[in-house]
Amino acid sequence: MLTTIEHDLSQLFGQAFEANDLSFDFGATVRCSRPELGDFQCNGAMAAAKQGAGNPFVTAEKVVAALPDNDIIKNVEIVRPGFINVFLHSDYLATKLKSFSNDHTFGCAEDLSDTKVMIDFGGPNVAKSMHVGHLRTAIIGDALQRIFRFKGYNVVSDAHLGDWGTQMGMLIEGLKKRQPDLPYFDENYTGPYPEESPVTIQDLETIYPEESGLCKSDDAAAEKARQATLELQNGREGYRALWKHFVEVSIATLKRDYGELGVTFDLWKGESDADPFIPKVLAELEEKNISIKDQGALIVPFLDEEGEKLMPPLILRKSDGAVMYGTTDLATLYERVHDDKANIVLYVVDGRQQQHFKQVFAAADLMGMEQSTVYEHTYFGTVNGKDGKPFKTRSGGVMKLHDLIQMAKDEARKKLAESNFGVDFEEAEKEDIAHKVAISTLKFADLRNFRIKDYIFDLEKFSEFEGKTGPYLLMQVARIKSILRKAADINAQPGELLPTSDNEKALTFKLLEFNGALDKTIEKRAPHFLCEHLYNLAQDFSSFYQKQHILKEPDELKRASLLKLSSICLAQMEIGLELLGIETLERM
RNA sequence: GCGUCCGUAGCUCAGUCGGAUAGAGCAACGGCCUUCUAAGCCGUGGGUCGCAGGUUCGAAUCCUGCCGGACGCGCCA
Repeated sequence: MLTTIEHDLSQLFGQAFEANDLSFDFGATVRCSRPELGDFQCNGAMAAAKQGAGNPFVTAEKVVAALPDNDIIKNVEIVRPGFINVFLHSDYLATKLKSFSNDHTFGCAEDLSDTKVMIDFGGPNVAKSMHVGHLRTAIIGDALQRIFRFKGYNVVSDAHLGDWGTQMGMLIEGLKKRQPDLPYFDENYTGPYPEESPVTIQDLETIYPEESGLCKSDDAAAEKARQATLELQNGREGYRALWKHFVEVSIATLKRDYGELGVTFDLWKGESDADPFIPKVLAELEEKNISIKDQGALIVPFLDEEGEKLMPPLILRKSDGAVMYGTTDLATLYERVHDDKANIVLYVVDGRQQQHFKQVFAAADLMGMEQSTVYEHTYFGTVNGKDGKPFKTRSGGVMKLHDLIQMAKDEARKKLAESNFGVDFEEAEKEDIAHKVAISTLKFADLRNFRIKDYIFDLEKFSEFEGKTGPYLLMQVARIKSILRKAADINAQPGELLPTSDNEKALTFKLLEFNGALDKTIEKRAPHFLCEHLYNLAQDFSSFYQKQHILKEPDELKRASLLKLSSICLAQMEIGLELLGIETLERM
C-alpha cells in the first residue's frame, strides 16, 4: 500500500513532537480547513497544551524547528494559538499523484486475505418479489461487499433468504386450501414427489398476502399455519418437497430482480440452512444454563447483576415447539463463527431490528461464541415518501422494485429525449443509457445519505438530474471520455505529469484524497463518504476543465500533462462508481 | 413506562474520536455556450447548528437536563 500525504506529513510531525519529548500522535496532520491558509495543518501543539505541554505557540515553534529534512514541505506558518500550516512543493504533489495513479487500486489495496468478512444482506423473503423495502439492503450491502473486496478483504456475501418462518406454513396451508389433492398434503404418500413446481411465483405472491391477512384476523387459520411450520421444521417429507419448490421458484425471480439492479451474492443460503446447527446451539445453551423454560417457551433471559431485566428475552422455541428467526440467526452466527471461520460478520439489515440483533449477539456472548469474530448490525434507516411515512405507491400499496426501476427508466428516457445530444443514437444504445442512468439515479440517491438515517424518496426530484445525482457523475465520466477520444483523433496522448499548477491543485488534492475516503467508508461501513468524494471530484474536474481548454493547449508537453491528469481523474471516477455498483457510459 | 436513533439554510442532506469564517444540492437572484457534452461552470442572498446549563484557550461536535419527531419492546420476520 502506498502512503498518503497525510501519512507522510504526520510521520514528519510525529518525529518532531517526539524530539521535544511529546507524543508522536500529536503529529496528526490533515487537509487545511481553510485552503487559503495552507495545504495541510497540524493542530498537535494545542492538543499537547491541553495535556500540560505549556504555551502551544512556543511548542509549535519548537516542533517546526525539529522537523526532519524532507522534500515534501516547502514552508510552514505558525498561527495563534498554535496552528501549524503547511505548504507543499508542487513537484512533490505531481510525483505523489503519479505513484498512486500507476497502481490499479490507486494504492488502496492491502493484503487482507486473512480477514474473512461475511456480509449478510438481510434476507428477501420467499414468495415475495422484491419491493422498495429491499432496496437499501441490496444497494448498501452490495456497495460494501465491493468496497471490502477492493480493499483486499476475503469477502463472502450471503442473501440469507427468509425461508424458515411462519410464512412458510401460511403458504403450505394456503396452497392446501386451493389444491387439496396435491400429493404433498397426503401423509400416506411415499413419493417420489413431482419435479415440476405446482406453483409459479405469481401464485405465491397471491397466496401469501391473502393468507397473511387471514391469519391476522382468524386465530384458527393462524394456528394451522403455525402447525404446518412446525411440521415443516420437523421434517415432514411432503412439506419439505413443497417448500423446496417455493424456494426454487422464488430464487429464480429474485435472481432476475437482483440482476436488474446489478447485485450479486456468493451464497444463496437461507434461514433453513441454519437448521442443522440448531440442535447443537440449543444443547450448548442448556448445558451452560443460559436458556430456561418460561411460560412454555424456551428462552434466553438477559439480566444484570441485580437480576433486573436488561431487555426482553430471546425466544428460541415457541410454546408450540417451532423455532423463530432469533434461533436461526443465532445458529447461522454459530455456523459463520465455527465452520466458516469468519473474522467479521456484517448484518446489513433495517435499523428497526436493532433490539433483535442485540439479543442474538448477547446470547452469542453468553455462549462465549465470539472468540475472535466481530459481529455487528450494520443498520440503515427507512425509505420514506414525501409525507415522511414509509414509501408506498400512489394507491398506498407496496412499490415493487421492478416497477420502481421502470419508473426511473421512463424519467431517464424523457431526459435523454430532451437533450439534443443523443438524437442519432441507436435504439439499443438509448435503452442501455436509460437503464444505466436509472440504476445510477436510484443507487446514488440512496448511498449518498448516511445509512443510519431515514431518507425521503422523491423520484421526481432524483430524476431532475441536476446537482448531486448519479446521472451527473455519469455525465462527467462521459465528458472526460469524450475529451480523450477527441484527443486521440488529433493524435494527442496523455504524457508525463508536470508540476501541479494552480488550476490543477484542487483537482490533484482531491484525487489524492481517494484513499482516505475509501478507508473512512470501510471504517464506518458507510458508502456516503465515497459518494461525497466522487461528487466533489466530479465538481473539481468541471471547474478545472472550465478554466483551461485542454485540447487547445498549444504547448504539447503541457497538453499531454493535462490529458494525463484527465485520464487519472477518469480512472478514479470509474473505480469509485464501480465500487458503488454504478456502471458508467461511453457517452450520453 | 423502558430502550434505541434522529433534530444543522425555505426544502433534501453532509460535517459530530473539539479546532480557524458551519458546507453541498435543490429552490431564488445575477453572469457565462461561433470554443473539449450548459444534465455544466462562476458569483449573490439565505443559519439563535431543537432549547437551557456545564467542561475548554476553543463546542454543531463532549457531559447533564428538558422539548420535539421516528422506531422498537416474549411466542411474526
